[in-house]
Amino acid sequence: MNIIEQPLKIERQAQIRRLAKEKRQVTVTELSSVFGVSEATIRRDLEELDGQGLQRTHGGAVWVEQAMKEPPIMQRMPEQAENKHRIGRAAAGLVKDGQTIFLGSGTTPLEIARQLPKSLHLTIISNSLAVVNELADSPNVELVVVGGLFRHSELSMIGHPAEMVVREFRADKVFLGMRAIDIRQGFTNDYMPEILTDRAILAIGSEVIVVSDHTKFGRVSSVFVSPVTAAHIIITDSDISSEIAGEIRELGIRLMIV
Amino acid sequence: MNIIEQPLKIERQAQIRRLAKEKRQVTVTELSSVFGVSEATIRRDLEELDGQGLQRTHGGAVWVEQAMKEPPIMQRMPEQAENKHRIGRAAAGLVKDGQTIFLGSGTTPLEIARQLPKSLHLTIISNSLAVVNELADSPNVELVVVGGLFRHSELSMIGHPAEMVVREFRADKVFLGMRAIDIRQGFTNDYMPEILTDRAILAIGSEVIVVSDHTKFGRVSSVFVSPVTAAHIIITDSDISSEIAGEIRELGIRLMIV
DNA sequence: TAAAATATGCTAAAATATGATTGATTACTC
DNA sequence: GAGTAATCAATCATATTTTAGCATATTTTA
Repeated sequence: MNIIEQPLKIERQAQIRRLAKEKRQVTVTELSSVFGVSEATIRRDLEELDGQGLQRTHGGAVWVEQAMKEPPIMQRMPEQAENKHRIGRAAAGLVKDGQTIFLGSGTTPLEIARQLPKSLHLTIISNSLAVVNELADSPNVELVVVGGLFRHSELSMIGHPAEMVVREFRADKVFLGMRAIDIRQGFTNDYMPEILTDRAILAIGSEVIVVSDHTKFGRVSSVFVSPVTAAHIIITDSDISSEIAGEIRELGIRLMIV
Repeated sequence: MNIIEQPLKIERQAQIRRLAKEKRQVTVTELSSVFGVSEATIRRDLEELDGQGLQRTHGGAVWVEQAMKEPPIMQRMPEQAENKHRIGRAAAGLVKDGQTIFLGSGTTPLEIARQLPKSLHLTIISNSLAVVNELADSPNVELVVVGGLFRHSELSMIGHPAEMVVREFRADKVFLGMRAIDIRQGFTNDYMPEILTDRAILAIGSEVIVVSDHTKFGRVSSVFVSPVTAAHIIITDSDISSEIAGEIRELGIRLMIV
């Protein structure tokens, strides 16, 4: 008979998932001591949870997005992960309770979605399937999905239906990732059908915040989206060259380096 | 005859829910001693309460509602699973290569999405997040996401942005699940904001196919969507009463029983 | 009032959850 | 790349929990 009230199996597994999601990875030893059960039990738990967001590894398990196969956007997640994480946190810190914000497609806006405090009451508009999935179970979030043609590689919705929907809304803050940023050539993209959507998005924000790690600067891609001055704030990581940083600030754009 | 005043079954179950909500988890042993009834009775109670905020587990039950672990639509998946599976397969069989089809929200349309042959080249329009996730990695599918206000409980997009997008398209076949179907009262729904979306969807299909298991027939909900004759085909399972089946066929609707 | 349905308790067999042990596998270190 | 420590899967043992069937009591229905 149990003197101490132990969590039931299901509850323990739920907590393991929560822990894993939070910490990104968990070890068998650690979980065993946290829950006061044998390592064998933890192994069996992890085995059952395998595939439900968790992936079993030697010694423990890691949290993987329960998304689908491997769209390119998901493959890109690990690149610059640490920098994106910090950029996302800084961006999330700009969001105030009650605001309406737009989160674009790409890995960095997804990182923002993950780091928004659950307690904030927000209206969030997004054309990214990954963002929508991330926020689908957030009770305090009024979620507006921008429809349109689905782009498999980016898990994003684009095209004229997307633009129609976007134009129906206004956002206090618009967070967009950009693929290539150059002072003279502006923001550029490599996929033409997307730029009209991007422009429509830029137009609905009172404040436009571009989030991109340092590797995107000084690069030019094939299709022009907008001049750099369309952004009010740019958030990037500390590996950006001081030269480029200076030029951006000279344009009157607030540059946040995290 | 009871000397001691015991709570009636219903009251006891209500108290069990309250306790579970408060304590997050309850055990069979504990409840048995609290209420002074046998463990068998508690087990039967928990079995009945399973799914009503409580989740049964070995040794007791845990409270899940507030955690919103799975949206109601996902909790509904196991109901009538076998029938839905057969209905989904029959519906998928109607789809021809090259067609444009619309898949609505609900568990049965999701089942259709799962059973569509991967080899078909299709354009699929949907306002269901579950369907979109299911098809996100299908290379042969041109996927159109209907945006709009996100409804957490159904994982669906509704509202005027959804209608705007829907009206931009035409579909060879529209597959919709219906919550309540009655010959005289027509298709009815219990959520008002959704019916305008449903009507817009009905309007874009050359052929409207309603997929619902037998439990939905002879039921009337609070908001009128459309007359039953809006459907060209209705697919249901063999547990439908022959009386209702006859009435539907008299209306000139093709009824497929699987 | 009698019959049917429902609720409850009991028991024994079956299923489940867990912990311990052991030889095999994997990762790490020098 | 060999040696070592950590981790694992598989198996068994044990305790708890569940299921299923049946008996009894209570309530509802006809």
